This record gives sequence, C-alpha cells and structure tokens, in this order.
Amino acid sequence: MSKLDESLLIGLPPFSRLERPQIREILDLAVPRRYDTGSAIFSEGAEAERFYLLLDGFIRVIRTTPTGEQIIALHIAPGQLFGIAPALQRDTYPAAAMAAADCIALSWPVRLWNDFIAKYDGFATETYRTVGERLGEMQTRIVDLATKAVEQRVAAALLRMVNQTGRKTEEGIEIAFPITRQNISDMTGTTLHTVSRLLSAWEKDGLVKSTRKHVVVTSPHGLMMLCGATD
Amino acid sequence: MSKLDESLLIGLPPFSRLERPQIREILDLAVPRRYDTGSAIFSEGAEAERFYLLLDGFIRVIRTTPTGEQIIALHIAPGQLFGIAPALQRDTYPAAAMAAADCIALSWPVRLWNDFIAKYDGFATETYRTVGERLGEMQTRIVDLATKAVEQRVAAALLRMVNQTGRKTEEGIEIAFPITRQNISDMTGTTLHTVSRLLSAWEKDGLVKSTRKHVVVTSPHGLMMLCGATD
DNA sequence: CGCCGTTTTGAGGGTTCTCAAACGGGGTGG
DNA sequence: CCACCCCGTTTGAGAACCCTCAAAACGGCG
Repeated sequence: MSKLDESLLIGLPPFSRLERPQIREILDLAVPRRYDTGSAIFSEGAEAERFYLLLDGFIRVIRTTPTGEQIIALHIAPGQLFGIAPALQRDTYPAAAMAAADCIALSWPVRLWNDFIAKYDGFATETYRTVGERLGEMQTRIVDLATKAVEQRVAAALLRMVNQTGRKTEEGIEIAFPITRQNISDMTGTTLHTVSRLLSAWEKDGLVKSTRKHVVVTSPHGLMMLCGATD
Repeated sequence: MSKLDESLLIGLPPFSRLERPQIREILDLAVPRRYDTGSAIFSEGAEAERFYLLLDGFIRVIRTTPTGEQIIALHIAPGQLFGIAPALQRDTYPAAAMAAADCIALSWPVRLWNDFIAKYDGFATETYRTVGERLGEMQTRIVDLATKAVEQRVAAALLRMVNQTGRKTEEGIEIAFPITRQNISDMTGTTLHTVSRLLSAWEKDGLVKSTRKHVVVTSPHGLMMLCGATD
C-alpha cells in the first residue's frame, strides 16, 4: 500500500496548525477508502467506531423517521470531518451517512480521538468550531422550517448548497453533486411534486436550469429575493 | 456580599468530578444574578462576553427571523450551562436568551472558559456531552418539523417539555414554567389559534388540562399515541 | 431495444392559516 | 374593595397552500 501524501491534509482546518511530521503521524494512522455513489458509510444508531475526513466527493447525512420517511440533515464537502460522534461523547452515530457522489475518505478509530485532541494543537479548537457552525446551520434550518413557506424553503436549500458546494460554470453556479427532486424534497420537508413544479416555474423565470439529477442556479440573486419575503 | 454555597454546584454534570476546593475556586469567580420573568439575559448576535449556569427558573432560547417572527429553539432547566458560545469558538451568541420564569443564574467571563477546560477534569467532557445532546435534540426537531403534521408537532413539543421539566401533581404532570399558546406555537411553527384549538380538543378528550399560562398533561400516553401516526 | 428511475403535469381535497370578533381572568389603580 | 383594562384565550368562516392520487413523458443504462 502506497503512503498517503501529506499535502492531502495540509491547510485543512483541523490540521492547519500542525507541522509536517505531525501530519505524517496522523496520515500513517489513517485508513483510506473509496465509497461508490449511494453506498452507506455508517448507519443511524450504529456503534461509533471510527471518525472520518472526506477527501473527495460529497456526503449526505440522513436521519430516518420511525415511519420510514427520511430527511437530509446536512451535506459534507471535501476537507470536512464527519462522523464525529466522539467529539460529543456519543457512542453511537446520531444519523446515517451515505455517499452522494463517489467519495474518498480517511478514517481513524475513535480511540485515537482523545490522543488527537491532547497531542495536536488546534485540532480540538478547529473541530469545535466546525461543530458550532453546524449547530448554527441547524438552528437556521429549524427557523426556516418553522416559519417559511415551501417555496422559500426550497429556494433557501438551493442557495445553501450553492454557497457550500457551488462550482462556477458559464451558465451560472452548479450544485457539485447529483441531486434529484426527491433529494431536495427530503431536505425541505415537502414532496418531489412540489419541488418539480417550483423548479419548472423558476426555469421559466430564468432563475435556474435543471436536467436530470443536476441543477444550475443562474440567478442566485433572484432566489435570494424569494427567500426574503413572499409579498 | 455573602459567599455562595458549594452545594450549588456539587453533583451538577460539568462539575461532578471536582473536589470541594476546586468548586470553591469556581464559585468565587462567579457572578450570581437574578432575572425577572420576561427579561433578556443576552441577545442574538451580541458579543459573547459571559457564559452562564442556570441555578433556578427556566430559560427560553429564542431565534428571531429577519421578518420579526420568532421561534423558541430550546428550553434550559436548572443545573444546565447556557450561552456557551465560547465552547464552539464563536464570539457572538447565535440566539437570544430570556427568562421564562424568575431565574437565578451564575455567570463567568468567557476568558475563563479555556482555564476551566484546562484546569478542571471532566468539565470539557461533560460540556461537550451537553452540546451533543442539544445537537441531537435539534436534529430531532428538524425531522419533526419536516415530516410531521401540526397536531403531532404540538403533541411532541408538550411531551418534550413534560419530560425535561415536568413536575408531578395530583392531576397529572405539569409543565413547570408559565407558557402561553403563543409560546407553544413559536416552538412548533404554527399559530396560537391552531394551538388553542388543539388544546381545547385534547382537553375534551381528557389528555390535558390547561388554564391561563399553565398546562397539565393528564395522559402522556395519549399524547404519545398522537405523535406516532396519523392513521 | 426495453426497462426502470426520474421528471412533469393535472385535478381534487384537506389541513392549516388568515382575518375577525368576543370572552375571561387577574392585576392595578382609584 | 371595586372597576377597569390588558393580556391571553376561544371560536367561527373563508381562503390559500400544498399534499395526495394519477398518469404519462423522458432519458439513461444494461
């Protein structure tokens, strides 16, 4: 097995304050693995055995209800830690993670977590900053779900994805991973039918362009208008 | 000013592993204060200058939307830390806190946070456990808001409050702080009218009893039934 | 080329919101 | 001590929004 290159981790928030030799140590303890689109990395409620760092691809964090409906709690972009249950003293994962696109991720056994915290300056700090950001994002989502109409929620969801994982193209900004109407409805608590109708309407208005499993936002500003007020 | 008694902190999760002298140190650094019902402890977006421990009363954590609607993110019970922005490397509070009942709270300047983490065994661990629990609770709320009908959300909200802060009475279990229909609607993303109708219906069915600013759940089991499935 | 998963579009109905008005109880001030 | 006033609550009617059910078109992959 070839050694992982140190450049993979250099500059990423949790490791930004570390020197090369320390990064080497960390990499030597990591297990790299590939996950095909749609495959599960871990399941909700499962024993939290490892924590992960996404190198490439996109991860969907999914929560399932007792009645079988599922909602997408979060998307993880390359360079981010995920499955960090140990950071919160949990011994099971609170949600499932699946690959939204083909992914490469490193992972470490949870027993190393405390070592990392103790040994590597800035690792704890940066990690808890991430937790804080996700917590803030979740609060925003709660507020959105509680107060906004469906149209505004869908617009907000698109904007969030564009901001976090957008990729510029000549047409506009493209969401960088495959996404279906059903996926969007799972993020916003609505139905794929309503999402389809909204996207069709927006396409007519020149705000977005979409094909199968693929969305390009041509006018982020226009979507932002929709989020603000119904008027 | 009389010294605070050490028994205030003994046994509380963040301090459970500490010895008396350490608790003494912590108490001597704390500023105690009383907050009248309805008064603000801190505001959303404000500079995070202090972190708090609630000794008595109840705190509502509130997020306000650009359009002025507000939703209640969380309730804090006695013995819990709140305003712990520093734990997540934030320099502003992500939400406002107001006293839902008359409250007594201790507080410390944020610059002591890192000292506490470094100096007191278990403080970090227990605090992050709390963060983890709140994060899990928020995920559950997101799922509820996204998938459940209004009736189920209101039932779930009542049950959550009963579980976290319930007080047994001869009639049933009483929510331990003053709460209006409007408050409940702010927690569930609905209107006070709908909440009023639901409570009236449930009272007729013998599930709850309510007076002004006051709710007693007489049949938690019955409410749990409502949460599960609409059928 | 055929199948399956995704998307589109229509019609109808139900839940919940909005608007409106009146009631009740508790606290405050006279 | 009583009366008034304010805040919280109740209830009704109508409408809007979105979901459910249904069916067909589309496009990629084997």
